[in-house]
Amino acid sequence: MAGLRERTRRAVQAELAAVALELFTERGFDDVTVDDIARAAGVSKRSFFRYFPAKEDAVFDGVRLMGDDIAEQITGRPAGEPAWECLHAVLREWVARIDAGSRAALRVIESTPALRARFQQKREEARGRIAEALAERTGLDAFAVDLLTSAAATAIDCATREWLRTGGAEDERLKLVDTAFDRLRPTCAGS
Amino acid sequence: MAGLRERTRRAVQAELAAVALELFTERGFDDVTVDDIARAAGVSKRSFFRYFPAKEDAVFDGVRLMGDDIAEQITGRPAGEPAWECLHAVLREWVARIDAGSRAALRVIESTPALRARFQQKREEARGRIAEALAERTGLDAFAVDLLTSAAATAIDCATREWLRTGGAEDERLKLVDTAFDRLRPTCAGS
DNA sequence: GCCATACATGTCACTCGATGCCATAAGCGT
DNA sequence: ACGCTTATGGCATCGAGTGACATGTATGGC
Repeated sequence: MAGLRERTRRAVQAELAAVALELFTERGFDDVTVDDIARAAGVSKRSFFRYFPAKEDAVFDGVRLMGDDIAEQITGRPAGEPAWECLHAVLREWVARIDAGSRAALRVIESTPALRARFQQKREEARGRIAEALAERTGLDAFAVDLLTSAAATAIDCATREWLRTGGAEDERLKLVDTAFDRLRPTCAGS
Repeated sequence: MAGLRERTRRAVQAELAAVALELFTERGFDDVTVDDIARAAGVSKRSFFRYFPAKEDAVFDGVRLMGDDIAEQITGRPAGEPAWECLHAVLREWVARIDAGSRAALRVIESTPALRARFQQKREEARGRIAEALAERTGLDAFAVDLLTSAAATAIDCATREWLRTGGAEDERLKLVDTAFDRLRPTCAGS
């Protein structure tokens, strides 16, 4: 079972992330020091760094770990499904499930260049894992799954940006994702 | 004409960037302090930051400013050319012209996560400017040029990764770029 | 050539993120 | 209750980055 140790650790970590997110939302990422967060949560600055390797990671704690989650769903899709439809279906559902907690974190990330950069980087790692899962499922070569997963990521990005440009109505979002996936479908192999 | 002031400034900046690149290549980005660079170039740490806003920027100085350069070439393409072919032609040529100086800088960037993240970010800004130029030239809407330029960036990325995976022979590179552009061509609008 | 001005540089001091070390307190299994 | 692991706080330190101040040096007007 989950020992007390592990549970309290999780609780403190979540508390720190929550406090941090609140302060970041209020004053902006750069205008909040680690000391501020630690004091507000009732621990020392030193302890903060025992829960998060860096200040930035307190923000990413609130965002779903996309990689393994999605890779797992990929492997669970119906056998005959073409790769592009598979990615479309899984990612479409993933977009549909962005909870309110993640929303606040994403807003902070969006408004801080340094965080945006790191976020992209983490997403790129996730894409790598997804590409692996897709390769295993479909038997396509590395180049093909790279093209497919990269195109899928691009589709989500473009859809999101267009969504923001056009106001951001909730029911428009999935339609834009569908449109982007439709227009960006890679040709030839495994389509 | 270019005053003496401006010229010496440029010279010192280039010298700092060169010294920095050398040290980074030798010992890795993280194992070189700004003090090291400054001393090696014969200036104070404070002066280093008068030439570069951050340590990272000493690396990016060696890489061509892609944005405006490419955007300019976009606007100079033959009038009737479809958007995708236009991007393909301009970026193909850009890939072909990566000089040896940039090569060293790119290697340092590639081997340092923090630099990779910032590099992606700068490239995203460049993509924005290119998208603007493309919109002006073709009259396409923001969503369409976003899809096109993002897909083009994806094509370059995938081609580069495949190129690295398969050994990195110089004459293979452009062929992979062509293949990636071929497979990732967005459908419908302005193709 | 002389002088006032703008600009470049160096030094010092400081903030903040991040890490190592050590002493201490709290939990854990036996 | 006894050792053992683990969490914590405090302290010192490093490195990136910034602000303030003083000094030197090129520039432009006379």
